[in-house]
Amino acid sequence: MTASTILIVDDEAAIREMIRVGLELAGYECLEASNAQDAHGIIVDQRPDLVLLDWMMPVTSGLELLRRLRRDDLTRDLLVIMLTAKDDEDNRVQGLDVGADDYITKPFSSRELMARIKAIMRRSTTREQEASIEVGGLKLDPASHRVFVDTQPLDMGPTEFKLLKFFMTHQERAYSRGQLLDQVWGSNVYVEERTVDVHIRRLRKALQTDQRDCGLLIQTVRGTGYRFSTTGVCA
Amino acid sequence: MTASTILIVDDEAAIREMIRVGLELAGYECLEASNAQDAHGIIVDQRPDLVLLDWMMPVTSGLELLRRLRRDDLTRDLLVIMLTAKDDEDNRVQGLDVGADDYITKPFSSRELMARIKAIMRRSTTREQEASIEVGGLKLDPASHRVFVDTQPLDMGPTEFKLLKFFMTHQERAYSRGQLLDQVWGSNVYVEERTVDVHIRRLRKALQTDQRDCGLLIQTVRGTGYRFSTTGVCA
DNA sequence: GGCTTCTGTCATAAAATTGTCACCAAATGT
DNA sequence: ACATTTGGTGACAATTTTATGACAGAAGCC
Repeated sequence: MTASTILIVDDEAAIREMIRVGLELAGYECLEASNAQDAHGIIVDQRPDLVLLDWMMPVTSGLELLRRLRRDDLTRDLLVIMLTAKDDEDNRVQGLDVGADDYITKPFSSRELMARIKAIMRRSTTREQEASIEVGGLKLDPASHRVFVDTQPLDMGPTEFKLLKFFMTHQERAYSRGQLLDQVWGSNVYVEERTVDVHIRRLRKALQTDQRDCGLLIQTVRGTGYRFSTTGVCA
Repeated sequence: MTASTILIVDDEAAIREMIRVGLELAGYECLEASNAQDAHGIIVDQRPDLVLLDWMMPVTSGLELLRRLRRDDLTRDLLVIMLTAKDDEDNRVQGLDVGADDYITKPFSSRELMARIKAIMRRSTTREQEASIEVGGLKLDPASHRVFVDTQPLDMGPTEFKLLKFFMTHQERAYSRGQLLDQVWGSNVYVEERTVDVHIRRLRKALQTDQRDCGLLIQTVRGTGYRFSTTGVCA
């Protein structure tokens, strides 16, 4: 479980607990703003993935901060987990009403915390759904994670799928092997550039059917890299 | 307030109270069954709109009866209000967990009882019946809680049923193990993601008959998760 | 309380994917 | 034409991912 930034609002103990548990925090902050407006400002600056919001804040009301977060476009999509000191049903309901994604009752077990965070972050990835891309006789559907050539499903490995998806969303443009590694493999892996060649080959092969050869859509740009283009429609 | 039938379980005083209050009972019954099974049978016969379930029953446990009611398709949708003698938090939580619609602490005022009943019955109008889903030779009927392959009933565990139901209502789309855990198990449980694999296996096996193998409808999406798709019709 | 079924987790087997190489083919340059 | 560079291909061993059988504890059932 990794979260690029987690912002802890007014709860040092929670921070310690999370670190102990092994949650990988790229950064965190313990808010000590004197009012909801300041707190909101800090959150906007930090751009965390997740906010643990203590209901019982010393100065300002957690409820007001939550409302403010939900009102602002910049912070509207933030995942907010509310911490309630006791099993206070009223606060809980009120909080969920205003738009908290979840709540945890203190004291909470680290297992529970982790489970909730995981669940919340999983859920967030489900929110958006990508449209399927279609070009020539080729159709790529991100939802079902499949590729068709004229309604016939194709078979390919995960890397080939990602590669094709990248190409289809970046048509008519040449990419070097290095760029492809960055975009498809990720910028922090080290693999030989020639590896790209092999996967291009595999993708091309996967794009062949008895009727058509859509592998032709992937053109090699000698001395540079590869390009996905429709100017050579799959034969 | 009218209820065609109200069934009182093991609480004469409550009946008297309700009648005194003016609740229009089209009929009522005071259960004196010696065990949960008999009680369940009587309830099935009576088809009441509402069950007032006393937690402290002399012979059988109210909890078990409640569970039984929720498990049986015939009684699953019944409105159940739990009566707890004292403000017993544990029982209350346990009861709501198993699926009571509400609870009332004894002694209760007639006003409160009426209010709860009203609220509950309002809520109930929202409940709708689910239609059975059919795809390929597979038919899933939520009402009877059963699955057929060409009229032949299949046998599977509760989790497998829920999993299949989710898949059949979300076809042609890949889901990660985490998403499945959220959707089928619930977002607040923490189990290993590998557990999904095992249940997928069990479901696939359950979907096999001598004639067909509908387990093929569940496809694995390597590196991602699973997908329910008809493009590979059960052989 | 005894008995059966269901569940989650492991350990292990099986299968698919991946990154590299070595080697061949095509293109480029002189 | 020859030498050199760049891309295409098949093979392969390591690694990762999934499938499967076994099992103990939990939950349900009579």
